[in-house]
Formats: sequence, structure tokens, C-alpha cells
Amino acid sequence: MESLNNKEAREKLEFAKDQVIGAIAETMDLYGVTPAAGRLYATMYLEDKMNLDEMLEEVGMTKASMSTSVRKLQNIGYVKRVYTRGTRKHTYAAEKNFFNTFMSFYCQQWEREVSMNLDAVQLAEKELDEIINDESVAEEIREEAKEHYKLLNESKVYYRWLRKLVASIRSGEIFEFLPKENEDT
Amino acid sequence: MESLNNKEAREKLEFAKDQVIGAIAETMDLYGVTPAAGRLYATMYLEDKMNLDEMLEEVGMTKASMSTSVRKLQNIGYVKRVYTRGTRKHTYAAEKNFFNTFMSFYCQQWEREVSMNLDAVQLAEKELDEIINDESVAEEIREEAKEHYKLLNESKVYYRWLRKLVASIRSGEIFEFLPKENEDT
DNA sequence: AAATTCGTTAAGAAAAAATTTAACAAACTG
DNA sequence: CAGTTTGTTAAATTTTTTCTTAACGAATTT
Repeated sequence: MESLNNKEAREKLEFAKDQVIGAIAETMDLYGVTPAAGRLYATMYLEDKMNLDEMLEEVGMTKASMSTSVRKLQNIGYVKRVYTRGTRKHTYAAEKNFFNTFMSFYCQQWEREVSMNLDAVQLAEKELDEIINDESVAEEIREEAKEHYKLLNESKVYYRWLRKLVASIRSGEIFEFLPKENEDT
Repeated sequence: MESLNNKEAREKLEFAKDQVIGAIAETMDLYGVTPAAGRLYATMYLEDKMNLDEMLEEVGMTKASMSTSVRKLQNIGYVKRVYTRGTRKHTYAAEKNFFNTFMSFYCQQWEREVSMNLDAVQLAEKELDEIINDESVAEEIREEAKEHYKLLNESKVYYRWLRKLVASIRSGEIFEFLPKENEDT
């Protein structure tokens, strides 16, 4: 293999980084994270820690954009503020363990789904119950109410399961069933 | 409790349905499904099966919108075409088992993530390797390459785990560890 | 205390996405 | 085979989202 000069090596290195940054940003995009936040996280993933000025330098967007993006990333647990003495600038570091980003992203999402839907189901079932138990209501309507009640009730099995999944991810229990390593292949 | 006349009962029933439809549509919206597709699926969830004309009637959008939405829903496994003889119209039925929608939605998403990112990592590692093994390159650059290599290599543990998660969901194995029912509470 | 640095927020501009209108093509009907 | 019905696709419009510019306020420095 040809030996590289430093300029070539640096280019190769940047190419490699861009490859990874592109893939991560695209994935996040797919998951509903805004492009700026996706690019920012992907960039930070390959850096130790960054302040806002370094971010806009590296990502090539405005400071306002970096400011809002970094907050979004904090909210989904992808980035944490780190306190460095000696500078007034806020510095942040990316969470680089994908098991942790997976956990905070999906657990947050799923918990929201569960509570939102269970609330609606609860309310709907109460209404349906009143129809079902009122014998003065036309049979046809009561029959439909019963069917919907049955379907909604079945859905609760799923929501409870999802809640258990969240719990087992948060506690780490899931890794007893599905261990992290599988080095071969 | 007051006894209901049929009009009131029907209203109550519609209210209950709207409650559930709203929650499901909002959830799907959150997951990157377009509003039209979300509302459509939520509507179909409470119906046996529907053709395009019934959809636009019920959802209140255009036929073109229903046509594209129903295809999106098919692609993510939320809706299946059902063949009914006697009519030229295409009829579709919603997948009502949320375990199944969960499975097709996330497995598809995760598989895409894994293959996209592993490809990028593979490529990047090859480049980094060339830098690392070239002793003529400046130590500083090689050192950075080594760090990135290490990080990328670590990320593969996560992608392999995600792939195993997909497999265990697809096979149903996961339900041995996390059973579906938990009736009490 | 005036001037500067730093980060956030609000308003406006630009870009992207979703939906509708309209043109089309395929399959059926009379 | 002319005329419908049905579903899809392309172009145009509307709506929504994202990003930037610019104004602001708090903290710091001189």
C-alpha cells in the first residue's frame, strides 16, 4: 500500500468522519430530529466536548440554531452540559454510548405514548360502559359499543407490555435476556 | 344514572371513538407518520374494513390523499388489502393488534438504522486502519484515528444488539422474557 | 458605569412537507 | 367500442417546519 503524506492522511481522516457523521445524522433525521440537531449530535459524537462557538464553526450554522439544537439534544438525552472552569462559555458533551441514547430516546417516547393512549382508552371505556349498561338504548348501538370496548380493552395488554419493556430497559434487566455482546459472526 | 335516548347514546359513542382516534393519530404523528395517514389508521382501527370512498367520507380528505396514505400504511404494516368479491373497489383492513404494528414499525426502522450505520462504520474503519498502520503519518493524526476507531468499534456492539432485539421480536422470543399479560394492577 | 461577551428568544425568511386539484390510465359496463 | 368508474400520479397550492437575522438581557470585563 502507498504511504500517505500528512495532508492525504488528514483528508482520509475527515472523509472517514464525514461518512459516520452522515449516517448518524440521516438516522436521526429519520427519527424526527431536525437536520441541524442531527448534524450537531453526529459532529459532537466524534469530539470530546464543544462550546457553542466551536459548534457553529464545525457545523456551519448560526449560533441561534446551535443554541436551540443543543437544547433539543439535551431534552432527548443525547447531550449533557459539562462544567469547565476557566471559561464563561457553555460546553457540552455528546452521550457516546448508544445504549444510553437508545434508552432515553425510546423510553421517553414510549412512556408518552402509553400515558396518552391509556388516558384516552380509560375515558372512552367509561363512556362505552354507560351505553352498554343502559338497556333503553337500541341494541344495534349497544352492540357496537361492546365491540369497541372489547378492542380497547385488548389494547391495554399492549400498553402494559410496552410499559414493562420500558422498565426492563431502564433497569438494565433486558440485557440479561439479550446480552450486549455477541463478538463472533 | 340517567337513561339515554338513542341520539345521546350515538353521540356518546362518537365521542368515545373520537377520543381514541385523536390519541392514536397524535401518537403516530409523533412517530413521523403524516397527519392524514395517522388519522386514517386511527379511523380504520375502529372499523372492520373500508374502501377508498368510505375513507374519504369518514376522514374528510381527498381520494388522492387517501390513496397515498393507505399505501404508506401498507408499507409500515399497519394496513392490509383484503379481497372482497362482488366489488371493484379496493378494500383495506387495519392491523388491530398493536404487537404486530409495533413489530413491523420498529423492526423495519431499526434494521434500516443498523445496516445504514454499519455500512458507514465499516467504510470508515477501513480508512482509519490505513492511517493507523502507516508509520510515516504524523503521530497526532494517527492518534486521533485510533481514538475514532475505538469509538466506532464500540458502537458495533450496539448495532449487533439492536439486530438481536429485532430478531427476538420477530421470532416472538422476547415474549418469553417479557410476557404479554400482566392482568392485575 | 460603559463596553463587551455570551446565550436566548421573537420575528421574519427560506425550505420542506403535506394536501388538493387536475390530468391520466386501467378496468369494467352497457 | 364509447362511456363510467376506480385508483394513481404529477403539478400546484397550502401549510408547516426549520433556520436566520436581529433584538434583547444577563453576566463579565475594563
